[in-house]
Amino acid sequence: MNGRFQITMHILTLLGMAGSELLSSEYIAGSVNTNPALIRKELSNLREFGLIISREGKGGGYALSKPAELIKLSDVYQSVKKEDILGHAKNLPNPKCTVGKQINGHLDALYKEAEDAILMKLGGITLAAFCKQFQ
Amino acid sequence: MNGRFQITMHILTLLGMAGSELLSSEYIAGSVNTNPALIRKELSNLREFGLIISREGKGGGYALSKPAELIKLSDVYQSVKKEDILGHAKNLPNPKCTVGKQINGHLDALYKEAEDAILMKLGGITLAAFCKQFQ
DNA sequence: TAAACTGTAACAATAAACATTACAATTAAA
DNA sequence: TTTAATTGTAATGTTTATTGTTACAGTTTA
Repeated sequence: MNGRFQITMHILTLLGMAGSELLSSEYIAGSVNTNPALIRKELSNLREFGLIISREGKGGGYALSKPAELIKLSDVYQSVKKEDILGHAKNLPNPKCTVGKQINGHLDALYKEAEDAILMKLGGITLAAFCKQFQ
Repeated sequence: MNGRFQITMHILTLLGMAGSELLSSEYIAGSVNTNPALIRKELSNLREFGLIISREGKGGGYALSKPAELIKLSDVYQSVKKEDILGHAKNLPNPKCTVGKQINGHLDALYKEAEDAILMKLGGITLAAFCKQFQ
């Protein structure tokens, strides 16, 4: 979650402010201050989720697939998210213990509630609103 | 965050169900299925936050410092948390770029909002309520 | 004094995250 | 039609974070 959300938001902010102009992965990497290949990896992911489009070849690059007004930050969150925020149950508690055998189920339910709260909050913010903060 | 919240909730659930009886780190480790030293590390942290008490020496162990009704899951969350959920800004964006130089500030503000949403949700659940789910 | 504990530091092992290199495929334009 | 700029992606290396382990000093009870 961590760094990927940060980089992804950075990318989308740049694209949101660039309008229909195509930005190259190298340009974006310059602003993020990292490697173009890493940026392209995130852009690939964003394309899978339908948030951006890309054009290959000379003069190619990336742009949002739709107006920034129509992109909610909850969409961004979900495009990046793989695991639950609070961390999905990794441990294998003792199944012979009353608590051990039930805890993961109850924790998963709790994580889901917490995540819903975040999605609700992020769902109320558009990429356009986020971009507007930058002068 | 990840595994620590899980283990911590497991520990507190056991303590919550044990009432005033002291539980040893070895017993808890048996339910969590891990090493007693690791459990003691988390218990140390919980003690710092005033959520549990411990007694050294033979017959010693751990118990909640107050009734489970008075412990909110947001307290647990905060005792375990070190960084922001969505991940605090690690990257060092290019300060020469309009977006690069401002993005971390705006992201931090966003993280705070998201976290507040989680705290609100977790603040409405007591450890007692969580424990009650276990038969 | 012995036994059963906690407290904590130091270290080792494992896993996850992040960065880099490389190159094939694509496109535009000279 | 060749060259240059660019995406797409795999493979790999590097670093950092997490997790687990061992060890032992300090504490308390009996």
